[in-house]
Amino acid sequence: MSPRTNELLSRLPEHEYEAFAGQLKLVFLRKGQVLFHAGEVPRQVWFPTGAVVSMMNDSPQGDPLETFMFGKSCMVGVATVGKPSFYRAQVRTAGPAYQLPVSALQALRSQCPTYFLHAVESVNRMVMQLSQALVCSKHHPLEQQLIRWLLISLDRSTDAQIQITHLELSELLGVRREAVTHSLGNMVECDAIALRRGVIEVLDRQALEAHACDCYWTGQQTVRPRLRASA
Amino acid sequence: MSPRTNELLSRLPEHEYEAFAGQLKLVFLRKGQVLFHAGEVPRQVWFPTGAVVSMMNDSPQGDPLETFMFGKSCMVGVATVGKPSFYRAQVRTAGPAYQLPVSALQALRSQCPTYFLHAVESVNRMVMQLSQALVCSKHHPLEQQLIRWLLISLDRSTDAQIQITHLELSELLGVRREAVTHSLGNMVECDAIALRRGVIEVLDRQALEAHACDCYWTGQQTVRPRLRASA
DNA sequence: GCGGGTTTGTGGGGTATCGCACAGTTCACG
DNA sequence: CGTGAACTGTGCGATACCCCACAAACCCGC
Repeated sequence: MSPRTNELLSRLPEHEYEAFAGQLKLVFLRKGQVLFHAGEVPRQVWFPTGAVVSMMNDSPQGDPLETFMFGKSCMVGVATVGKPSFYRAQVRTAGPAYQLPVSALQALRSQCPTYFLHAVESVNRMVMQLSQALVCSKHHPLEQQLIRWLLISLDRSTDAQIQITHLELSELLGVRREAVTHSLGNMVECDAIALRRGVIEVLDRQALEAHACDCYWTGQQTVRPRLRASA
Repeated sequence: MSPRTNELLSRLPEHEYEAFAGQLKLVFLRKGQVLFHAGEVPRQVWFPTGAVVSMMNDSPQGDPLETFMFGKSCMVGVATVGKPSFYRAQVRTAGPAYQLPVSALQALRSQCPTYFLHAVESVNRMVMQLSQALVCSKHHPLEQQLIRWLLISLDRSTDAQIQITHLELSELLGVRREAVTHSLGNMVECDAIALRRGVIEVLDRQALEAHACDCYWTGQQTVRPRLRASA
């Protein structure tokens, strides 16, 4: 899988891409692998092409929560170089990614203005998504939060099969496992998804989109498809 | 109040500050004033010195929520120039701020590397605080979320008197008004705060800090004071 | 000083959620 | 193919929360 499967890299002009290409190293990320812990200063950044990496925040009392998902449209790593990370980067879906030392990224700063422009934009999208997640978790029923998670998960990934158990998912979202089971059950009834042990398969993305709250579209690069007027 | 009351401006080397100073315009922000709506492309940025500005996200169904508070350590405005804002910037606490056209800010880019370095750091702190807010709202009781809000509010402001009604506060946090009344009542019993109509006065900041969850310190520039061992 | 409207404090009844428990199912591994 | 652990589906009582209502307190303007 070419580095250009990653959208940040794919949108670079040729000469900037060349500057990156030589130094990228292909690695395969395993499920559960921790790229860096909270408090550590990351030495590398990652451009996922197939892998999905969670941004995990834990309060010291435990209770980790997934606050963001990095995927093929993102770079996993640091905005501010040399500072300890406040989150743990943990692989959610195994897959390939391209690795680059932070020092190399710094060295590219002057030659690659387009890249750093896109990087700022992607941090901006991150802020959008985080704040909308707050709105969603406060005001919207679990079902819509789940749909939002599923859709984002699809966007980040390359596959309609999502490898996750209800328990894991409930912990990521900070809700009860039984509630997740129940909500997913509803979606199965609508033939929107199919369930197997440890796997959620999305069968009908459009059906999910139709039931999603607008929170999903905030922070997306596309806008919500117009629905046909209901009268 | 000098522009340097704003911490972003105060930490600039002299020659960079000079570049800003001439173009800053002092304005007084009134409570409730909307600096820009969601969807608008902001023309100005603001450096609050006394004012506090809320980042308000609303789902189209209504239900606005405060997802961030801008104050004397922040710049209110845009990370990505020319793009419509996804949030509404609304004045929470009236006070002075310095205004700068976005175009002027852009023009300063090349001369003021330190400034833009600090700007990236402050966006980073924003991401930290947003994600920790998610954790807090999922796992911690309302009382701690309130404490967190009060402490952040103090940090952003210059005054221990916070002008807000229980109803407003409940809407910002997305919780019930009665619950806010109740929790604040508890804090009064501990002599941590005093209540007047439409005003919350913080009497004992340390007492609040002692009861705060660690979420508050994530995204702060200081760390939690060590507590004396309890045995 | 005196309305009048807003804010605050408090109660109660209905309901959704939580926490737990357990049975059925599926998959991994031997 | 068999066994066991993990995962999924379901039920139930207890709890906490939500919504509504209302009274008391307060403050602003006149």
